[in-house]
Amino acid sequence: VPNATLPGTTEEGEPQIIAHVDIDCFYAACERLREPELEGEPVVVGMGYEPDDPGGAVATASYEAREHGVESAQPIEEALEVLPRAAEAESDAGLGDEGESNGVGESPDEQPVGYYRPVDMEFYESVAADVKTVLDGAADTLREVSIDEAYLDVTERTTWDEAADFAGDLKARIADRAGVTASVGVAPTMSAAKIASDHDKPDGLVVVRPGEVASFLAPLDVADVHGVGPVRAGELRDMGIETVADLADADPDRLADHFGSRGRELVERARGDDDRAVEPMGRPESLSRESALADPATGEPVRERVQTLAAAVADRARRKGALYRTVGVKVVVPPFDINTRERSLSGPVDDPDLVERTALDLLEEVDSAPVRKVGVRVSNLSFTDRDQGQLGQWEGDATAEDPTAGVATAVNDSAVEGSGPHARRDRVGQTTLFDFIEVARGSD
DNA sequence: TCTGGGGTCCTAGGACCC
DNA sequence: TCTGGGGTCCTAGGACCC
Repeated sequence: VPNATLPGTTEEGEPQIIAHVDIDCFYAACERLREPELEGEPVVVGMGYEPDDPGGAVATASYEAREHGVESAQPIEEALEVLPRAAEAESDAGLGDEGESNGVGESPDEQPVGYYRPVDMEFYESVAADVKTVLDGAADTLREVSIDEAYLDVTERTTWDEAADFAGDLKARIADRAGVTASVGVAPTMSAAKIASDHDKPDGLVVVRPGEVASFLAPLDVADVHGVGPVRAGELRDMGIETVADLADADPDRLADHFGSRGRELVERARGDDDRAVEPMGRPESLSRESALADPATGEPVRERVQTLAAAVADRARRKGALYRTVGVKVVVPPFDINTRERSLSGPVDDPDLVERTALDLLEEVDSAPVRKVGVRVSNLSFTDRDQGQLGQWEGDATAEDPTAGVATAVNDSAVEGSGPHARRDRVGQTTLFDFIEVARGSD
């Protein structure tokens, strides 16, 4: 059934104006904030620099580093092959010295070098907080997708004629306040705005007006569509679908055969059909911690790691005020076999010991060759408020149809094995009853 | 391409309920 | 009891995203 209206219209039929903001090379940009000398130099921010954290991969590479073949998610070792570490012990000679620049392409005979830095989330979060301040002030509704990316509903804040100025102003304010550059896409749908922000990176500014969505998308590669990764891109190509226009022309049923419900969605996105409204991120569905072992291992070292991760994930849940009803483990066996096991408990709990016991138990179930990496996860979360005046037990399941049902459930659960003693323990909550009800509604 | 850590959503079979 | 239909929850795995 053809849609008579333009994509991304509000209930009143007005096109939404959605901005997608994506900070350029966020981690690397943050490092340059503290080390301005790194401006213009290849910067690689990698995980796995701590002595106990082996291997490591590139989290963010600056554009200068990318020019030398360093890619996101690449093993640090590989990155070092194409871009050796700068000799920073004597870095006075390399940095800021007029004659001897390490700048890209300036001296082809010279071996280019990169500046490698470990991830420092705390610092990046402080920068992200500055960005958020700007975004908060610019949007009717803000959806923060990740530390460096957000959607803004700016329908009431600007017009299509002023959208480019608005976006430019937004970029300027972000640079002013946080010291980083952003790429911004403005479009009548979330999916088009996302692609638009990516279209002219870095420091991009692309506005796609309501009538232009289809023509903007048409020539792009299918891989540019959110939700098309390497696997689906390959399958689409096998089907003769290479551009977004091809995808838009495809038979939705055919794609549904291949990709399930996602297939239909992809065709809609390719056609510019996307009526999602910008909504703030909800509460997390799961929390996890995982880490790689120095060398593939079995037995006690693996169990010890699982214990550490279990404690960490339980701690994370407690700090977020989350109760969990399901505990799971993940075991990665080289080359890249991922095994997961999970077990649901009889009621939502905050119980680090139980997380550990369950995780170790599940670990036993995965009889395995030496493992490269392990993870512990809690899910089936419910968020509670420790209001001592309220029987002290707001551990009701927030997914219950009736917000009040959770309370009764929790009481009943106390009679069930595995829950009672734990469900009532030390709670640290952050949410209110009002939030609790909202969650219950939102989960429908 | 064979790599880190933290997430989301979808699928599909089985158990179980009415 | 051997045959219908509808629904939910649980679990394992997969693709994808940043």
